[in-house]
Amino acid sequence: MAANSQFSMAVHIMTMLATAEGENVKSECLAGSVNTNAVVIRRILSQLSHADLVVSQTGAFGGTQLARRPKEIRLDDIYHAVSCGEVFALHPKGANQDCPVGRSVEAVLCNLQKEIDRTVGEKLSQYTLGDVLEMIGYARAAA
Amino acid sequence: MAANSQFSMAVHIMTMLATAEGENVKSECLAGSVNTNAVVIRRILSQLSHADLVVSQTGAFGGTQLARRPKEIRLDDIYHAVSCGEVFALHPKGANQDCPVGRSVEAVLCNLQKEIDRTVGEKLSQYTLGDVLEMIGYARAAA
DNA sequence: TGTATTTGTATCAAAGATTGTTACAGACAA
DNA sequence: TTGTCTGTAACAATCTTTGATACAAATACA
Repeated sequence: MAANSQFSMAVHIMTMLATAEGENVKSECLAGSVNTNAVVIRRILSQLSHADLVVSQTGAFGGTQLARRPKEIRLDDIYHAVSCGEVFALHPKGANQDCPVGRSVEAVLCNLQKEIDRTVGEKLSQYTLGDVLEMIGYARAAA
Repeated sequence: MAANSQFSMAVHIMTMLATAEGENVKSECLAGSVNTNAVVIRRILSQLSHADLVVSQTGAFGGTQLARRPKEIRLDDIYHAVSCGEVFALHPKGANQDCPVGRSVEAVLCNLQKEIDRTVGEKLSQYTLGDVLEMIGYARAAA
């Protein structure tokens, strides 16, 4: 499988939209910058749209723009819009419940998973799309 | 693909080994607790062994035990032994280098990836296998 | 109203990852 | 020498992700 790069693509897309403030951007245009197919872009835009991060319009002269200002969009908003937010998975079949250690470890791992996922979310929440714009030198639009 | 649960299995395995301090534990025994095939266990043990976290012996009465005390094994040691340590992937094809935004975003994402991965490692480094033993009620062996 | 454009989604193929299995050589204890 | 156990190769099954084609629905404009 290809490793999951939806968060990377989503941040890329959101940054492109931020630099085109107020304009409708077409999925073909975004696909050109991200270097992928327009449908892949539209799939991610669909998730971002359900998370109320972008607004799309169908039809001629349609396209997508940000739903709010770059400074009001945190990176964890984007992360949770396109990812299940799990850094590692629990064993899908579960531990042998007849083994006392297995049972207990399973519970510990479940708590640990939540803590790690929360940590990642908190770290990402320290940055907004506005910060990303500043990093790439679009300080004006970040305001 | 099945989601990657190697870290979960590795912690489970290491905890089992810790509760059998000083004894050789067979992969079949570990497989019984983790609820999977013995070869899957041996594959993970192989990675843990290369990271000097466990020591295995072949032959009759062979098996595996911890290479050091539970309190001297941090969870990030285990994490890095069995995982590439990347919470999210960069876009494998890379951005379109003709697009200035794409080029810049790529660099920002690369730095962000490193920061997030470092954050996860630091969080995991706050716990040792000894802490896990305490959580499941094996306080004695954690010493 | 009619046409061109664009999204949203279904569907399918291709590539890759993970897990589960079987098989077997090599190491080791008795 | 025999039996046991690890280490690893090889393969199938399953699932994910990405990429690609197709088309209905929505929309702007003439």
